[in-house]
Amino acid sequence: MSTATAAAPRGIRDEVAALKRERTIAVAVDLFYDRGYENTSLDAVAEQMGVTKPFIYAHFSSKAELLAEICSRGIASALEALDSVLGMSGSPTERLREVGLRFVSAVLQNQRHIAIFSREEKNLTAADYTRISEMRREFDHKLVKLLDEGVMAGEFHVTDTRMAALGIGGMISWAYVWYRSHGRFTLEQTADALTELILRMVGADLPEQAPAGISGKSRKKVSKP
Amino acid sequence: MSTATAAAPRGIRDEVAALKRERTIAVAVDLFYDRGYENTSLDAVAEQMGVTKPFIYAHFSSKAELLAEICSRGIASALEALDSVLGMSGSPTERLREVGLRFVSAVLQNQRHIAIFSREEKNLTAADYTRISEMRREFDHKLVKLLDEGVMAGEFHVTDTRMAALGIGGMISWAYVWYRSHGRFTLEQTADALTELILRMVGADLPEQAPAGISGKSRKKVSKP
DNA sequence: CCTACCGATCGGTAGG
DNA sequence: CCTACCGATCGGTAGG
Repeated sequence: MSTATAAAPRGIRDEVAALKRERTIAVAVDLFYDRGYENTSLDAVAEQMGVTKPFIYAHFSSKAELLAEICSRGIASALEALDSVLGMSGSPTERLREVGLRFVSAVLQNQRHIAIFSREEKNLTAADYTRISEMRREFDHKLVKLLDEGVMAGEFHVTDTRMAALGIGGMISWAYVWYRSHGRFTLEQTADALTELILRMVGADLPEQAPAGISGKSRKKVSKP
Repeated sequence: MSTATAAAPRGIRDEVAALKRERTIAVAVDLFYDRGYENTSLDAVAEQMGVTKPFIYAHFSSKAELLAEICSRGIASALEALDSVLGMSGSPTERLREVGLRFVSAVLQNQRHIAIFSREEKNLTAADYTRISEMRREFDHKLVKLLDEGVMAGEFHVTDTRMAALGIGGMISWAYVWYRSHGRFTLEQTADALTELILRMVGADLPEQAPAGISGKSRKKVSKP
């Protein structure tokens, strides 16, 4: 379920330890998401796993470390989605479309992690908060750079690319608030629809939606390296 | 500072009580925003005001009621911004522009209230949560309706107005995360820029930004009732 | 990694 | 509306 970002464990001992960590995180994600971080005791997390609190402390130094791991994964998934596209070839429009699709997917697949980070940032240690916020800033900077490329290439028309990046990031991030996996939109429909809104926001050519009189460029598929 | 939504007090006694409530709320907003709801004791709120805890309990039945009042005001301000425009005359484009400007202003002026609601919803009582969520739903419904009007009038071009409303709502709501009153954008610049993004998202004609070949409609000022 | 516990915090209230 | 307090919760750990 969760995206493991830790280095691959070497022996059986490490594998077991990693498994226990993963399982603890998975249970904590559910409980923190449903009840909130402060309303969830580590006793409750342990009980849900059929163990006791010292089991958790064998793998995490504190409750705040568990929270930091969850928050990190949420942001990391979005950053990885962005990074995975930036190395591709393709026009800025094509790459921004791909970023939209993957970014939305990352947010929706890690909905609970993202929600927990948004809600619980005040419960992170100062060091963890700084580190994770840095990832958020990195995301914004890279997105601004892509938008700048599009403007340079004459494909995007935006007054301020920093503002547009904040707008895009916000629109997509906010999806954690309202998206329901069994709701009226599937993940794919949501990704497609929000991506269309992103492209339109930056004034990219949208052949399928353009009013008569604008000639859209031909739409090449992004080549993946 | 805060927008009073309570009925006007009649006598001096009620006025004093209202003042104490307002002052308590103002202090709580600051502390809840900076440290988080659960990390802020009512002793701390009282201390900040130079009183003791029973002072607060004389005006609020519980800590959760104080939280509910703060959250309500955040959402109410956004809803009022929307409602204030819906009664106006003017084209859907003109009204959506006005909604954008006022909605952004409401979010930024109530940044801390909105942040607190976003973060602390798990600490609201079930009844308060339901009531406040209802306001959020009402906001979405009314925005969808405005977008539908625009589509009907041929001014907006969106595939799904519900999705577009969620996108707009998210983009603007998220501004509470990144906006800084002494940052690189003033409130007015932010409102103008985000409103431009909204209009572009729905495919409204934007004379000042339109590529050659599209003829923008003449831009009439919205008349206020 | 379990049992058992400590120490601190804090929402809420009795009594005046 | 203050002083003083209670009762419950819970993060973290000692000891085995």
